Amino acid sequence: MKAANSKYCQCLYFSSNALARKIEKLANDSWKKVGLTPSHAYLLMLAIEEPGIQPSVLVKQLLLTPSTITRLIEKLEEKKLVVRTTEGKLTNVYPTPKARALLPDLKDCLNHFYQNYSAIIGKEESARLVASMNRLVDKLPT
Amino acid sequence: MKAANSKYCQCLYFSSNALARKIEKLANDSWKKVGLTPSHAYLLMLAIEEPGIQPSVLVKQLLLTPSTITRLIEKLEEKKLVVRTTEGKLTNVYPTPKARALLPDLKDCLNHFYQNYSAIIGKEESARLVASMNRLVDKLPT
DNA sequence: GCATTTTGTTTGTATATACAAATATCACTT
DNA sequence: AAGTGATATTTGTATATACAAACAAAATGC
Repeated sequence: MKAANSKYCQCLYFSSNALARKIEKLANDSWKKVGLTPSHAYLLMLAIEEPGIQPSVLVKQLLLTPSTITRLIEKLEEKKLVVRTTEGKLTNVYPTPKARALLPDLKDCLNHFYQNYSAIIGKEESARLVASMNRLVDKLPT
Repeated sequence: MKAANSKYCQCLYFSSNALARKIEKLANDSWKKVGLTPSHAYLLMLAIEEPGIQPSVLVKQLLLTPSTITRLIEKLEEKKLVVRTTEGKLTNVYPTPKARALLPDLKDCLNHFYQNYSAIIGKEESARLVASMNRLVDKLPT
């Protein structure tokens, strides 16, 4: 059924969740090549760009909760893509050489994903939509 | 951090998920009064409006997978808000009197949620955003 | 300098959702 | 009428995320 025909299509909860689920599926496909979920991949790319990045910074960048960030890092550690060091109450996350070697593939996935959804909905419309969604995210309480 | 400052703020995956998570939180608050999550509440309202509604119809209305619909119904059954009857391969979902008695409260929650986010982002902007999100949902593959 | 509060991170637990497979029923074709 | 494919639903399992609490370390106030 088209969202426009759903009983609750005018509800922001319904629309935003339906959209996020569909986009997530699309993104999962794009990142399947590197065997990561989009969230793991984004976190990893941040760690590669800024080695030693701290969970608290990742929380702010990815707009996820601290516990979720910890869980994401754990999984990347299992996959030998990052290592964690602790000094005092702070933790630093460093990419491994394996992760650095993966960077081109990660960028390919990002690009593939972008090309994919751009082809479906158009670059202008998606850019506009992303902009209004971000504006809304910023207005909503944390 | 503002979404606009995040490294991946221009990515549809990031924006749509961040938005959905924040909206979900807002919605959870609104529906806390009836002790249901928004998904359960929407399903229940559909069952009240159309007694005997089948899971396959709920799948199309809510844009969720069949297994998720089954799980949502199970929980509503535990809470004695719906009953399921099976004839052949079809299942019918009926609201209980308890659910019918709850309907005004459900509508209050829906309204509370709407007022809540409208106050934050404005009725026009939210309406526009919902419209473009729905358009996108319809364009994306199932 | 000690007590209290704040901050950063992790852990235990819960939940919503999905995928894949199982199951059961129905429809259709010959 | 029997077999085959399609459809509806459920079940087993996995996963991403969150909340609340625990914990450790740092900062602050007196």
